[in-house]
Amino acid sequence: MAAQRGQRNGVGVTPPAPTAAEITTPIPRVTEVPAARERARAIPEAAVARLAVYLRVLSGMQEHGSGTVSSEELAAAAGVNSAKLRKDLSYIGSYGTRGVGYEVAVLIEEIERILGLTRKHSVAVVGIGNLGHALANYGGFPGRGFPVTALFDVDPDLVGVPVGGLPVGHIDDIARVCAEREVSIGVIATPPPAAQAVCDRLVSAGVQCILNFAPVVLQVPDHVEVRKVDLAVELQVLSFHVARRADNAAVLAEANGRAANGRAVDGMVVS
Amino acid sequence: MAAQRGQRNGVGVTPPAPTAAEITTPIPRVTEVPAARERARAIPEAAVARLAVYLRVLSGMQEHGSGTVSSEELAAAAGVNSAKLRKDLSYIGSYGTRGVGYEVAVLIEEIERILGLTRKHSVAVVGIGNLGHALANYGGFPGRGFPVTALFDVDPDLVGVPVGGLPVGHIDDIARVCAEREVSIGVIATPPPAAQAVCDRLVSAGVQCILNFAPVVLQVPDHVEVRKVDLAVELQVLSFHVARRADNAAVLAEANGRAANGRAVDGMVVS
DNA sequence: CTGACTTTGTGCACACGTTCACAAGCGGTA
DNA sequence: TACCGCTTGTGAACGTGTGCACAAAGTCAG
Repeated sequence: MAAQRGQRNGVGVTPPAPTAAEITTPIPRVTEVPAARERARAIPEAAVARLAVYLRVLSGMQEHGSGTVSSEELAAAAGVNSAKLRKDLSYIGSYGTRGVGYEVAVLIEEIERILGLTRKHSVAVVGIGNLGHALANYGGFPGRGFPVTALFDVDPDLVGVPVGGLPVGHIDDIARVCAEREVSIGVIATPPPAAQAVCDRLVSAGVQCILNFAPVVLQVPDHVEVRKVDLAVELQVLSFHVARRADNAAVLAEANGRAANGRAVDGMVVS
Repeated sequence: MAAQRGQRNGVGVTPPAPTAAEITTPIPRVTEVPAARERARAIPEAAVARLAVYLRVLSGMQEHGSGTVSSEELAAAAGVNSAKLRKDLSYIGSYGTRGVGYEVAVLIEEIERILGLTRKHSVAVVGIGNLGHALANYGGFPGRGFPVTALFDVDPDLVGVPVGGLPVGHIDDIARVCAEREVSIGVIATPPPAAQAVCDRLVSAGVQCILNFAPVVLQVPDHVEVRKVDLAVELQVLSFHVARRADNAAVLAEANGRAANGRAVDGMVVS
């Protein structure tokens, strides 16, 4: 991350003495050449996702007029514990003031920089069914720096029809249109059977990041990043918790009913 | 998990000699009462999500006519490595045959049982905007045992209008309707400001599992399970990867250009 | 029945992520 | 200036999840 910082914030932001932190982190990996890559990768995926959450909470605070926050406050608002929050923030640098807290504006700027939100990322949505419609009309995307600049479908009846103010293009034009409009993120909202083919087209059109809503495991080359949102899986995980809860209730009830004294359940299982 | 199995598969399926596996797992936890709970919880969240994926792949294989799969095949189709797959399956029991593989039908049955899919889970969707419409019309839910049985919105113009064959109810009726229709999963697709209030209503209506699409951190009591799907976060994580890639390319290019011999980049950073 | 071959199930080591606890550092106050 | 209280930043312990590698256990051929 030191390398990143060195690359881009040449002016402004008062670079705050990058001293001890740098030395301690990736040195143990001795005699390894791609140390520069290590550094950029040094921020855990889970932390990245949380940074996005912090960013939204901070935006809300800024609109509300807060100038500074403590890790405790911010953590509460984001639904995590404060130690984790501080560690997450430490991955991107030391922008807090001890005894005071963090300046909201500074944090927002830094998180946006790390997440690459200083530049806009054009989004293409492929598959204009129910979900595709919803995505095309969703205000949260352009509002956060992700303008939807292209829509595609196979259905000839849909091609040319404007959805969310943007005419639907035909799937065969993916390569050309994506190149023209510099699409950097492709969203797949097609039926499952079409997903892999669409994915291949996006990849060969140069799109390197894909958000996949189709319940399919996509095969992509190494340099392409895929994130999957699977509604059925989410529901099934919830279903598991319902079942677990029911089972626990049953087991506990049985245990209580059977013998009120000590570890009866344990004994039962072992025998 | 032994307790679970004991509870419900009394008939059929030829219970395959639960011997050594049982003994090795939770014994180290000495003299602890809630061992029964431990067992049900013993299956990691990450594994549960993957089980849902395996289930879908298996369903596809069954339709395709496959009778058995090896861990290698199934793992490839699900996009994980075979060791992880076997470990995941071992959490639910030993249903494979060494030297042969797993019987597709058996695995499907067992995974469905563990995920609690033997019983239907009614779903209520709150917030019939773009996304709510899409969810109400989404065929993947009822097809997988999650019938959408109630829709709600605040907008009086929407109340009574049928969406996806189901009339929209008013938010004030959540408690009554959810109880009537035995809703076990609530889906929140409202604008952010309304989400917490809707959540509170669902909880007080007895709903214990919530799938939240609103970009808000919900506050719920301990016994309620929340899963969050946040499209903005997904995009921002992708954006981070775009930025990281760009940075790496820049750093590596610089490193190569500056000095072809050894760790020039490291030196630069430390000094 | 034996032996060769295949694939599962899992002990073990490792890596990653989370949490704790505390020194370091800053602002305010006397 | 010296002290005090507060909050950050982070080493270190811990727990969880992942991947390897192999023994156990089955099938099949001869």
